[in-house]
Amino acid sequence: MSRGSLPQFDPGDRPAGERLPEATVSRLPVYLRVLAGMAERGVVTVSSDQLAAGAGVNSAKLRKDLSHLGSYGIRGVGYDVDYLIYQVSRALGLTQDWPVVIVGAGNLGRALANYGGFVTRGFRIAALLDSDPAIVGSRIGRVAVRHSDELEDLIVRHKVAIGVIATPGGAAQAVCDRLVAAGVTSILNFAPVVLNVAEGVDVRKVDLSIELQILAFHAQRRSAERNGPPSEDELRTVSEGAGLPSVPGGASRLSTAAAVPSAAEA
Amino acid sequence: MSRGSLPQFDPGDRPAGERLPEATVSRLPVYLRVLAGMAERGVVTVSSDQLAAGAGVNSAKLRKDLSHLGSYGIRGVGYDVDYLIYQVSRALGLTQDWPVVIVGAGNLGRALANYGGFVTRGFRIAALLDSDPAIVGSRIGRVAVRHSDELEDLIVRHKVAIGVIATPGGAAQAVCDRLVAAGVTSILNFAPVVLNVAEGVDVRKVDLSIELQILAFHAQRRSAERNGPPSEDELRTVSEGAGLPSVPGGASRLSTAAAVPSAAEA
DNA sequence: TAGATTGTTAATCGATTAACAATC
DNA sequence: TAGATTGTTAATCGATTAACAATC
Repeated sequence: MSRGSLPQFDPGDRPAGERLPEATVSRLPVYLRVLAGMAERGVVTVSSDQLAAGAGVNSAKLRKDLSHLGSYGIRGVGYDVDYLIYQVSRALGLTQDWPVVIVGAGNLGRALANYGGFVTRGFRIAALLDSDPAIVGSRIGRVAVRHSDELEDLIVRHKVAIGVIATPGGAAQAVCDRLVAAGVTSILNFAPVVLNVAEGVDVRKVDLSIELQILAFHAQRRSAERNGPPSEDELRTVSEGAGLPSVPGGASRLSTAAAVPSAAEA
Repeated sequence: MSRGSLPQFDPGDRPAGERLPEATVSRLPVYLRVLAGMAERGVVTVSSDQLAAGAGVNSAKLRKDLSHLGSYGIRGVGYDVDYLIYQVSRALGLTQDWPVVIVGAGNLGRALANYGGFVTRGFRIAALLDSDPAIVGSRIGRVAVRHSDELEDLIVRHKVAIGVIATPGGAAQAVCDRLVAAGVTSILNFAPVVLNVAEGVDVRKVDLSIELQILAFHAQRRSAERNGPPSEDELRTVSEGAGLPSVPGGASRLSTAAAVPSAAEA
């Protein structure tokens, strides 16, 4: 790297060929969001401490994350907000436009199509699809609902690489298969099922029910800590009162289903 | 643990006081979902290999995860589906009912209120709130929209421990503060902002935009790998053609904003 | 220069996974 | 018993973080 006069642009700043750790990739969008807010408020320079506080992470972690992109800070000063926005965007691949298809124009699909954050970051809804003839042709915001028969054609014509599945669980795998067959390699799945895909296809899952269950676990742990661990007596009372299932093979095996919370999908 | 005849219920099976690893907690709901599907199809027993395949994880990881709950499998046989459903539910705190408030009855809030997965797993919508008088009083599925003025009262009366924020970004922090002040300690945030909360409050974030950006990163990396690393010439052409920002302090600093993808929130 | 802040080191922690003894 | 499968061990990998030299 040259000293003295700084180069206009030095690709060598970025560690060549080094891959970003997954944990870093998942935090970069958060940094980007905080940086965007700062840029809007006219902030020119930000220190790792400030940016880390805004993103809710440790400043050492933030510096480590950014160091994977290259050396874009200035010692004793901090980071230039605009420049860092650009570098983070570039690292994430957001300097290009990403056409996206959304499959499913139910409540969720409509919410997604109306979501402004979509367009603001290089994503563009190429199509919103549904199989219900009653809503095909209607408009959700700026987007017209197309029939899902057109899926393959639209993907090819618009060079869509990212698909969003917002269908009921039962339809998700079939939709996924069609997306992949048509050339989509990145899928965001809102349906409450585990999708099977071939090697090389990237699936991310957003699942309200799973998030709530994780929250419930922590809430339960906190309340257990507040009340202290249950005594032997409490455990016995609870296990009898609630009709806990026996271990497998025990006499009451078949009668336990009712005591188990229904875990059927909707 | 007793040998020979198995006890009806042995709390000692669960490693006492041992905390579940976070990574395990986040996978348990997935196992639960797969197990529920199997139970519905009448499957009685499942091996770690089968369950792992259904959940899309390594079977060693699955067994390790389950081992944190206790010894609920049978060597040479597998796991009893119903019994495992019960044990996983119990570990997650799903044997009790969790009343939830949803704040924001826009597109997303309505989608959430209509989401069937809510009720099927011990979660119950205690209230759906909005500040818009035009929709207060209307019904979304089975739930009536209440005015957000009632937030504190409803939380206390229904002993709500979990809050879901589905408001625009601008309102999210204020809503969060009110939820926490009223006693909510677990928050699921759909608004595209980083929430500031006191120690002891658990916030999880669901963010479409962030998920898409992570997908874009991988999509970009795959396409870069397909095309091979860019040559020196390509790098130079791209950097000039796209009008890359200079490093901070360079001559074109002020003119670079337009080249940077707009990252403003919607 | 003195003060501030980055980028990196190295220690530590937690998660993953193959392998296999235990045991049904 | 023989075959199957769990639960655990231990090696490995990746992520986190405090500390600090480099340097603006």
